[in-house]
Amino acid sequence: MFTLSEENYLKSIFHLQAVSGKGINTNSIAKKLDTKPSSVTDMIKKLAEKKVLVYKKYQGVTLTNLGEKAATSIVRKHRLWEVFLVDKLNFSWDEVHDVAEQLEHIKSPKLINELDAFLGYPKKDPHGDPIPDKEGKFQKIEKQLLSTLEVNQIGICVGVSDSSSEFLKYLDNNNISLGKKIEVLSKESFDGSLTILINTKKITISKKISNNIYIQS
Amino acid sequence: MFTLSEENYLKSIFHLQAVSGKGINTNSIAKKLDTKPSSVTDMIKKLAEKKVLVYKKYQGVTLTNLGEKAATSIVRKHRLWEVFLVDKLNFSWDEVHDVAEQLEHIKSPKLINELDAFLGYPKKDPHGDPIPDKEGKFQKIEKQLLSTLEVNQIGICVGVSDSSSEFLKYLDNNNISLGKKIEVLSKESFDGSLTILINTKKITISKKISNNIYIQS
DNA sequence: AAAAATATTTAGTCTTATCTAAAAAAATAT
DNA sequence: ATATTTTTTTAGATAAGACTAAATATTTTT
Repeated sequence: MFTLSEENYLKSIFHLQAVSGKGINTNSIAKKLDTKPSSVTDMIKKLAEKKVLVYKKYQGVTLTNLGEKAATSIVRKHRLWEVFLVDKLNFSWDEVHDVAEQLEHIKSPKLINELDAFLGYPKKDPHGDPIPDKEGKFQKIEKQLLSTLEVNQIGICVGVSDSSSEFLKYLDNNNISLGKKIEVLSKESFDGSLTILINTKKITISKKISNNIYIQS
Repeated sequence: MFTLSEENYLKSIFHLQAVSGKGINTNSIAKKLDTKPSSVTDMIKKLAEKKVLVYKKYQGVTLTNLGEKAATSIVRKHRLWEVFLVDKLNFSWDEVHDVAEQLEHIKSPKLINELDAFLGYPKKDPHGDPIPDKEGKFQKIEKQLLSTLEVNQIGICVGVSDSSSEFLKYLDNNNISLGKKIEVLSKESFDGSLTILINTKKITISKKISNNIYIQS
């Protein structure tokens, strides 16, 4: 079993690994967890002893199979709780994160499997991210950034890369949510901003926004 | 806000106070929390500084209004989660306690109030204990121990005083649960054991058992 | 390839919550 | 009323997890 702090490190390293692919360095972990590099060094030594990751001085870390399994289980819990909050308790998608961060650490295999069943074995969380099954398996959803679409192409919103409450509120205000059809009407080559059609309405969004919305085309 | 450990102390003191009425001494808190008296002394000093209880050396502690409010909120969360686990996730009443002990520490006012609504504002948890409302108010359910009933008297099972998994399993095996009608057929004066009628079946239970079942007559 | 900048680790400190052992106070028994 | 027992508190230690500051590695720049 892992402590709350250990679980948070595992999860962060798992997410960093999913993006970058290779060995994860001390500084990026520190930034992700909002802590100091020296604290990270201490903790990864401890986690290396527990065989959940491989650590060589000055070379960053890589999760072992054991570590990936542990991290996946935390992600599964986080995302199932998010579905619960949105589907059953009237949370909006920008309110779920902080609470799910707490709930993901509850220890009870029965709890999480029953919750999964109760929710009807959902495949995606409210941000469009896939939920690992009991065995830790989940499909990568092939998705691309909205910013990569060309003029006149159409996509379905399937996720976001930034889950900050601020960004999600922006999306809500503009009626952008999972499953919505988005058509690119024009693209400004100077700053990369897009004019898109959504809900029969034309809006213009900055490159920064289109870089944080995933679509499937 | 309180740490996990502080919350556990508050809850334990609250429960001890509910039974004994008066000032709670160091040893009883230590026993309840399965810790050492010296640790209790440390913690109650800290809690006294936070104004949730009054502490005078060698004289035990009493919760302040603030402390009672905090404790009640934890009890509310614990009991609502128990209802959730039993009503929605197919837990049996002997499985809920450990998980609820974890869930009661999740911090989110919205979460607990939405959960309350989702469950239909239940008044009692699966062991028959009352659930405080948003304002912390709850009625004491007038109840008496089954062992105090006389021969030929009838009562309805409304709660248990021992929530150990062992005891609850015993009750399950004998088909004793909340709301069941129990009639005392005879009482053995030598050891206090009772022969009772439940579900049209006659069974004999020891004094130890009848001392842990609450009934309303 | 040396100098400068950046990243990482070590060493030592702090806080929280716990413990043991010993001292002090209170309660109980003689 | 004194002695004994029990309860409570103090003092000092420990472990987890974080921090600061200083020391090393590594990378990048020139």
